[in-house]
Amino acid sequence: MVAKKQKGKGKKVTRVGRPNKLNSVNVRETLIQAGVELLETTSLEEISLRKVAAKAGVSHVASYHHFENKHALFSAIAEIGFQKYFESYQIELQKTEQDFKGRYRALGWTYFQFIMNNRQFARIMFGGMGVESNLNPTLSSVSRRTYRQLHEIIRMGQNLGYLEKGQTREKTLASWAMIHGIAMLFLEGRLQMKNDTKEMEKFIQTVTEYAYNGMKS
Amino acid sequence: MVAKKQKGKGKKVTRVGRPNKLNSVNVRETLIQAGVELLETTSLEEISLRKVAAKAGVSHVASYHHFENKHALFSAIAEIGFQKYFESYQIELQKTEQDFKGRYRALGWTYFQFIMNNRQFARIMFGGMGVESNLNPTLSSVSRRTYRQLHEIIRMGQNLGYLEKGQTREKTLASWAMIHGIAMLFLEGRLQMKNDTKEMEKFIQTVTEYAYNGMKS
DNA sequence: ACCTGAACACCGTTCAAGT
DNA sequence: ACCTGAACACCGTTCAAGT
Repeated sequence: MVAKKQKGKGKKVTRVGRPNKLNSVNVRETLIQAGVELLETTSLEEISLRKVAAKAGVSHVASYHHFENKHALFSAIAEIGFQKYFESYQIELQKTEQDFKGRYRALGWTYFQFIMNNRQFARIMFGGMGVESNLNPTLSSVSRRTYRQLHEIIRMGQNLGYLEKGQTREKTLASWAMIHGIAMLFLEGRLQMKNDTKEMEKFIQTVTEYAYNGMKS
Repeated sequence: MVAKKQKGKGKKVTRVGRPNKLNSVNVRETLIQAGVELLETTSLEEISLRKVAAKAGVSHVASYHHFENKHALFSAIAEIGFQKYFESYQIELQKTEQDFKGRYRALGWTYFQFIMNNRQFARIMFGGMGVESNLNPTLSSVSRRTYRQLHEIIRMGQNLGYLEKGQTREKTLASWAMIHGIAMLFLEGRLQMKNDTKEMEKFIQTVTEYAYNGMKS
């Protein structure tokens, strides 16, 4: 159903990546890329190591030469998602005022928007598979990076007198959790909302305001 | 590996429920109960319809006479989790002052504590399987009940002058999301914390305070 | 070193047969 | 009406064999 068939006919169907001379680095990245593309059309539940391999044009066993198991392969796919997210934050930052409130709001809005616009990615990134992500060193470093980004902004706000001093960790977590929680509730389908970007932005802005008000000095 | 074997020997091994005369209602509930028990010892990833059926002492096909598919069975298991949660909230309410702040804090703390103390349940309840829960009428009614409980408290706070009037929905979601988000981040292993109940309670209290402060009048 | 087909032990779901 | 074994089309993982 996916691809496969047709061994050496020149018509490679939906194979991903360069057509020939796949060295091993190539295969690893072709697998990841195939996973990323498959994720766009297939729900996380339906995706499988075998389908990714088929899309990549290699035997499914080949995956085990580059990844320890299915989780490792899927984590690598999720990692691409985190890269995309960090990039989108950088882009959003360009468009925003560089003061504390601008950056604080930009981070929350980017976080939320990315999850809404990349639901499949979000599902693979945020433990949809029961992955305890602290078991994966890369993912946990990515979590720390997210944490540190926000932590830095909070600290900036404290230094500039916008936020009350002290309890920086608590304030960081509270801010992160609020946005994360809203995104997760939407993602799980527990909340409905008009799919209107303007309205969503306003909503996130309101909520961000609550958090900011609750922590200001 | 699980149970099964031994047809009519009187030694029913690990079968769940009453030993004989299973009518169909019985089988349905035996399956759910078996799922609940299995959840205590098996990760959500490893659990399967077949294992639940084996634990219940019926053929795995029997499940299809009572549930449309695997999701329906698992949703029924998740529902038990929600019942347990609502009960624990009632119990917590007894121990708490009935004023606004007491109820507001009790709800958040119960929500968080339940998830921490019932991680397997939480995983099956909160979309661990990629279940878009709005597709399941019972689950979505449970979501609405959670929402309404909090909504009522917020409204009470507004009427008593603790919270600013207006934007009740936004305030409800912000409060819910913050606690939910923290619990999810812990559940996914993205945050570490000493497994110290007192410390956790203090942390939740601090965060609840931020939310409260941000929305107060 | 890397890839492969075959095999293994599992899945969820369907079907035809039993009572 | 309800339960069953057999069968089907899938899984993830391992193994022995190929280059």
